[in-house]
Amino acid sequence: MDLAALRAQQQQLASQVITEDCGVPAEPQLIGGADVGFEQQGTVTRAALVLLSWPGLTLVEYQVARIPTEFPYIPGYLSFRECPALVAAWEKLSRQPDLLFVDGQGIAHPRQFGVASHFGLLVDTPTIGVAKKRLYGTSDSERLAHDGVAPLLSSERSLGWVWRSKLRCLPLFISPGHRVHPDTALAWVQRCTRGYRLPEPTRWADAVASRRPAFIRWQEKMRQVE
DNA sequence: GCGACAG
DNA sequence: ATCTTGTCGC
Repeated sequence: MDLAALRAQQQQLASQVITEDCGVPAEPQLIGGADVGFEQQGTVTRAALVLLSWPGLTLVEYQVARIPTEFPYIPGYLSFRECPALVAAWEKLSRQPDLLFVDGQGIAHPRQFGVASHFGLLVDTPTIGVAKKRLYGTSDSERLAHDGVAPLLSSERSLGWVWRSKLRCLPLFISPGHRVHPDTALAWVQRCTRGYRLPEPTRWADAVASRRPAFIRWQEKMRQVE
């Protein structure tokens, strides 16, 4: 693979990313979550897309896509590894979310083009990046300790937020993916967090992608309703 | 040259 | 990301 070419591609696509609210409804019908997991020493990529109701935030639909992994993990180039599987899962959905949470960075990226921005652009949907670790940008640790939230900054611009979503837990790194303003991104992540470190759309996407017990139980419960 | 480094 | 044992706090 040619990383220089991919870098140029990121820079070109990043210029199309919108970081103002564009089509984000005040009261969405559905909020989505997206996450990826791997199987068999990483030879298979498994992407999960979930749809949650609003404001109840209950799981109403999920779709999973499994495809061969064709790209290695390289920090800064995650979207090239994950987007193909995410698009495949997206195409299986019976309907689309009004707002989508993606596991990873949005514009908090060396070229302002993390996986949440890349996927948001591909499906032309408002997306928010919710990452568990920092990739790019700096924040004031004292302000985080004092307020529980601090801006995530680069020398050029505001990238998003570092937010301690739960006491005695490591903070989340929240940034706009596409068609969402930084303030709106933080507000929706906060509104969708219900007592756990991760917001519900991300928790469910992770549960499905990694086949957590919570998801297995949900499947069993639904099997009886059928 | 050295450290940092989403998932 | 994934694997895996023990430990800690609510």
